[in-house]
Order: sequence, then structure tokens, then C-alpha cells
Amino acid sequence: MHERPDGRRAVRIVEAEAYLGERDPASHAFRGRTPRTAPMFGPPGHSYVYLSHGVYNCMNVVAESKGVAGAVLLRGAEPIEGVGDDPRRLAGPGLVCRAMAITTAHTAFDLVRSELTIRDAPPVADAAVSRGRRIGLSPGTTFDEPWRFWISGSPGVSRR
DNA sequence: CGAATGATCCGA
DNA sequence: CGGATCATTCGA
Repeated sequence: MHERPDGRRAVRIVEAEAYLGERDPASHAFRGRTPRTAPMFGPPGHSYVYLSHGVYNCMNVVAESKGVAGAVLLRGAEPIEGVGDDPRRLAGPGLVCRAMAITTAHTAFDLVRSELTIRDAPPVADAAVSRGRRIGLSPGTTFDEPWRFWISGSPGVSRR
């Protein structure tokens, strides 16, 4: 995989999944605020990065007002620059962070002003967006909202 | 399918 | 302080 000499990396987010706080058993914030999940209770537009299975970093965007837990997990992306050209290497939350070199050191970053940012992109028609159940829910969870969204047919969408 | 691999959290 | 858990990935 090639990385540009200036180190710049960019991807287009094509899959995401929403999590709430106290109400949502699948959320890391379900059992309250801990040092790890504190960013989820912080101001919106900031990152929350955690380590999954001791191996993969996963990044969320905090999406509720300060004091209220809620975040959106980035699950898939398409290459733009600095991350190679194979979208399958971005098809999964751990893979997105691996390609973007995002680690838990990047948690609680301001995604508008820090070196790690999310920018506007050309709009996508509603008809091109699919919606479905979230992935990774514990079996028997009654709280099962269709809060996973992805761009239909994108090769950067995670596969199960 | 199961192993990898380690931070985190909870209960004792 | 120990063991279970985990919003995952890869390979057999």
C-alpha cells in the first residue's frame, strides 16, 4: 500500500451505524460513563476511538449534545488518497482505522479543527442509501433499531 | 468455524 | 485482582 510523501490520507465514508447511551444495550455508554467512554458524553463532532478484541481500533463520531451519550461508528469507506486503491481494505470499522492510521491516541479529537477531520462531501440521493439492522448486537437484544446506513452497492461497505 | 490479543470493567 | 467480555478480522 502506498502512502503519499506528505502523509495525507483521506477516505469517503460509505457506511455508518448509530449508538445511543443509557437506552441502548449495545452502546459502550450503556453502563454509564467510564474513562474509556468519556468522549461519548462529550461535545459533538469529536472522536471516540476504542480498541476492539485487542487488535482493531474503531472510530466513532460523537453526535449528541454535551452530557448526552451518543455516537456514530464508522464502518466502511472508499479510498480517496494515501490509503491504497482497494476498497475492500476499508470494508470494516477496524480496517478503516488501520488504513487511516487512527488509534486510541486519537480519541476525543475535535473533528472540525484538529489534524483528524471530517469534511462535507457531495450529497448522496436518499434512494442510493440503504438501511438495516446494526451489526454485532448480542443475541436476544430486544433493542434492535435499523440504525445502520450504507451507500448501496459500494465496495467499501463491510461484508458479513 | 475458531483463534488472535489486550484494554477495560465488574464482581469478589 | 482475576476472569469475562468485546460495535473485529482472517484464515482453515
